[in-house]
Amino acid sequence: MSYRDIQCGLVTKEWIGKSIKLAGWVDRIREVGGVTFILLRDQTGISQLVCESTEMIELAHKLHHEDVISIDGTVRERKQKDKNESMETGEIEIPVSFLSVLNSCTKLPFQIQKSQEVDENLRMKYRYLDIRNPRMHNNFVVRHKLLQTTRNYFSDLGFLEIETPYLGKSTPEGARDFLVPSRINQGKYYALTQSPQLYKEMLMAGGVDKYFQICRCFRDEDFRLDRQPEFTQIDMEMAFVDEDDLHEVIEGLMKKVVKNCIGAEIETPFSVISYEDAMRTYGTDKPDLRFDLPIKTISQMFLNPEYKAFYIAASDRKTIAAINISKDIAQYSRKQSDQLIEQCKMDEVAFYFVKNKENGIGLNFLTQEDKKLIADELKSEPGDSIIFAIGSGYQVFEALGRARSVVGKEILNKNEELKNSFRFTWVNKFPLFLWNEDKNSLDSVQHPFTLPKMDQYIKNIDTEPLDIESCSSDLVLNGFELGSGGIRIVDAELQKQIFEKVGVSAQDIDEQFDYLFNALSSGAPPEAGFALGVDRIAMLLTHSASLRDVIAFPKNTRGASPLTKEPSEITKEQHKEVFGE
RNA sequence: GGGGUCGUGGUGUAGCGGUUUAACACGCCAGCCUGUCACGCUGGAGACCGGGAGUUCGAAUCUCCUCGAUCCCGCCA
Repeated sequence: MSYRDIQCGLVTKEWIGKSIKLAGWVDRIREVGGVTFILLRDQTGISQLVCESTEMIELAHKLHHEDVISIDGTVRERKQKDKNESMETGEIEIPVSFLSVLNSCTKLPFQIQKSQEVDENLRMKYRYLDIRNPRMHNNFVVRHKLLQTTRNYFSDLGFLEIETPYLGKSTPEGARDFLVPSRINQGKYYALTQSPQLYKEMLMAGGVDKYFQICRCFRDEDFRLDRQPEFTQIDMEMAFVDEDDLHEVIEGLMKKVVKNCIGAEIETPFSVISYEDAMRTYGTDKPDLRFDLPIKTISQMFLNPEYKAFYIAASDRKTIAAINISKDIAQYSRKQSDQLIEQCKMDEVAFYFVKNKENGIGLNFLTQEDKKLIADELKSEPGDSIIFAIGSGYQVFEALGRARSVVGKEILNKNEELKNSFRFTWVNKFPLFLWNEDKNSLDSVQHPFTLPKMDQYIKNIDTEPLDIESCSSDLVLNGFELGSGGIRIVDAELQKQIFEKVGVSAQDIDEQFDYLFNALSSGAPPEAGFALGVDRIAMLLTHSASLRDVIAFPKNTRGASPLTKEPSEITKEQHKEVFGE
């Protein structure tokens, strides 16, 4: 005996007149008097059951929400006036001739239909209930399609899916490792892999031409709405290719993914912006290009000694930049502008929030001519608001970039179509290094296996290392970094030099990475690769507010699961077994 | 490590100008209703207001501490 002939969401007109069994969860019960409607739900959707006989109405009366029931009935077309156009199965209904409760639901901590509004920790504690919400189901459907599309895409292009270890080795660079003690080798530890980076380089050295993997990665850092302790990457690497080949493959993937997951078309190739332009124009290396709202550098317009503080700043190699907020987007009271500034503030950046009035920009020390010049440069109209910021380096831009994203959210909230659009962009020409004040040494901007632009490297490595760019790029979508990658170093000597430059000790270089140097100097081919965050892609495709909504069993911001209650203490015996004491 | 916000029946919120039977919506329970579709109507149960201390005649409300959640910076691809 089977429980059902078809799933609830799939009972359409073709089934009219057929006698069927259905099974699912009681979503809603409507007792109208003399007739009772039951909405029966499963993963595919909802069908309306009708109880008309006294016997069935009495049975239905005893049901609770989320009881699991099975029914028999003959599908019939609804009367014209009773059809429900907003329902997939709204043309039919199923009068119930037999009803049995397979399992009952006696207590619900929250309503399934409203689970999205419930405190997230409660949702996580009762994750199995949260997952019953169709919205969550859809998220998993989209995620499934994303993974399927990825596998098919790479497989069709001749990539091999190869798994690499999760139990790996702790290394000195990168994020903090999750450590796993080894029972057999007491006092020694595995590290859960932060990424398969080095393994895939070994695969290339092993003559694997094209590799990909959908792979879990682990990082023991602080968590955010777009960061989980374990997350999934689409990892890939190719031999004998350059950056253009790489971009083409990734663009092709994203095009298919968006198409297959949500049926939308995106334009390729994606736009490209340099790191420096992104920072100067948007104040971030992951700009949201769904809205424009550019930052303009206008230091040169204040080179007039009359302009006091602004003049001093401009002539002291500080940057004066500004962003114009059209009156059509928002008009700010004093309180609101203070709040906005508060959200943007950074150490050592000064802000001036001024209105552009009929008589010009509200910086009264400016000459009328300069007011006009600046307004023109900012494309500012009377009634608009302008935020000026003064500071050093990229800080000014970052501060204004925060203002830009706050204001941008307003724009998006007013325009649903814009909000749901997808604006991909590449960000390239990243610096190879940045200066780490705390360590008093250089750090890799991406990771230390990234190839520098060699002409710049040779010229500047000993004098201006911060001027060297790397052969790498990020893929950015709607203000989120989806992934990054580029060309790898395959010259063992160069790799050693880079390690030295970023402060990895000579001893660590020899001990931790000897296998890498051996592999590189054993005929490793030129190679490039990329890694994409599955969770973030799924989050954006489903317009979810958080990564947690596209992960079946996520952790909270403390890295804990309210459902299964890890992390947990271990027994004395377990402790003794792995630590000896 | 730092900063912001929040914590009130099962859920989501209001109350926070100090004295209330602590309110509302949804849910739950009982009843009514012959075509609902977020059904409707009537009635009922259910909260010592995260925890602790303090101020006060009197605290959900004010102060301090603490715990938890969440967002951001740091950190992290």
